[in-house]
Amino acid sequence: METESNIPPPVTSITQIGRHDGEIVTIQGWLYNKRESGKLIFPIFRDGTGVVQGVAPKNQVSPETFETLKNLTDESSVIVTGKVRSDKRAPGGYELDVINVTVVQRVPEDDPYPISGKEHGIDFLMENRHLWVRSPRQCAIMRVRAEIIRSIRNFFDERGFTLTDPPILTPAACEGTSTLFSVDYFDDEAFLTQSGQLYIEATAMALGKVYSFGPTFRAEKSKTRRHLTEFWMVEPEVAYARLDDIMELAENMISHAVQSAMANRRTDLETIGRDVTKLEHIKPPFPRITYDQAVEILHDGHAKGLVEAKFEYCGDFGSPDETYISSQFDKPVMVHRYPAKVKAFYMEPDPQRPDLALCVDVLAPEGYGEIIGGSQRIGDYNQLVQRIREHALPEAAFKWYLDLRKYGGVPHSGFGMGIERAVAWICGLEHVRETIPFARTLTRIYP
RNA sequence: UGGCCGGUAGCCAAGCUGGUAAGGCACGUGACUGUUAAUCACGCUAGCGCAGGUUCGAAUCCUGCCCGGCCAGCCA
Repeated sequence: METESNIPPPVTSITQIGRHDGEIVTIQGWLYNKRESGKLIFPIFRDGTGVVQGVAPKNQVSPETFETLKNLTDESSVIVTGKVRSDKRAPGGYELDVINVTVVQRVPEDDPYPISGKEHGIDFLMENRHLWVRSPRQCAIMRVRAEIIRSIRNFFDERGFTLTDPPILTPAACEGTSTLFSVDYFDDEAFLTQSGQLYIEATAMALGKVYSFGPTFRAEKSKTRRHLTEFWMVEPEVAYARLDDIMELAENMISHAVQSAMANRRTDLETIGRDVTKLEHIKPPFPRITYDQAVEILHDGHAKGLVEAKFEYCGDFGSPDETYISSQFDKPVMVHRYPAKVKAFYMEPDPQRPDLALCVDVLAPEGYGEIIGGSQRIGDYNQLVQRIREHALPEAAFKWYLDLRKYGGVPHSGFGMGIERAVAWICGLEHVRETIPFARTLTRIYP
């Protein structure tokens, strides 16, 4: 069957197909799946924006088209022309009466597409991640991630922040705590960054309000559902801001991201199976508790038998501790003023209680753990020198960082949010490895 | 790095008090003009992570190693 004119039918995307009801359109995509019933074939096409079922009755399509469809294998790439028809039997509301199919590349039947609709273990799926990303759930997650990133960048751009990109290759450890990946840098040793924070403190002194958005690397040998060796962080840094200012910034940023995901990617969240009622109320203000209050919560939990180990004051929280604390709230909870000795060297001490740091961790609900760590930074040159010595850090490597306190130092604060943990929480995923197209973990660097 | 669990066809998986490898999915062929995880029939595919040991005989027992998962520590 030929189309009526020489003008080729317009290419449309499957999400837009409803705008072409009754019209002949072209879809560029892949065969997602196929069902046959004798002289009737139902090819299901996907194009990256959605899925639509085609209908091809033998007596209504050309013999060539019918044969092509009958022999078509899953995930073969195809260009399909057909007439859009609304149909209440279709999940998306529309079907495509197939007129013509052009096979771009046919998947051979003796080596079929390995990922079927069900029953795959995680190892197999990760080994085939380059193909797994095509599945509807993975596509939905990638779209939600993109929306979260877009909304966060938008959030800062609209508030007068300037994006400043810190280096990824660095000469020394930023914080001196995590294990870093080392690389050969023209016969010198260099490291992959674990945080852009120290560098954006410098750009904050230039531009006032800045943020960075980029990859970071940790060579820690942790293999849990919350860890990747390569992950993305968004880090704002604000000159003249105090701890309270960035706590407010953090809750506004998180709310903005959650609300944007719900407003713009709701169907994707539903595809993923997220219970969005748990996200609807994620709006400021978030509960704020001190470290001391968090410890009380843990001691209560221990007394009730809900927390196994009795928490030792002055320690940092373990993963089960964070889960219990966050379980007491239905929004992210901001825990501030930890003992200085369990925190990073650059954190400003609380003037009221110098043993505490002016810092904040944001713990996500539903056991997703820490998604944000932030603090007010030490402003005084001599105090920072002292801290660097106490932490046995190489002083010379921090000369430039100390300069920031020598040449017009000001109070300033910032935080970092791990994108994958935030996406895992917002999507309600079991593991962060699904939040990024190609997760790098302790045990996997292929594909 | 430690504790626990696991590696059987392309995938999922039973078998693991030793006796000679279920079943399902996928794929192929045939039937079916409304299928939605379609259905029905037939067919194809493994010698059980690797190495060694015990035994008449090992997927099953023993030793060592490799790989993966979960949890913990550490962190975002």
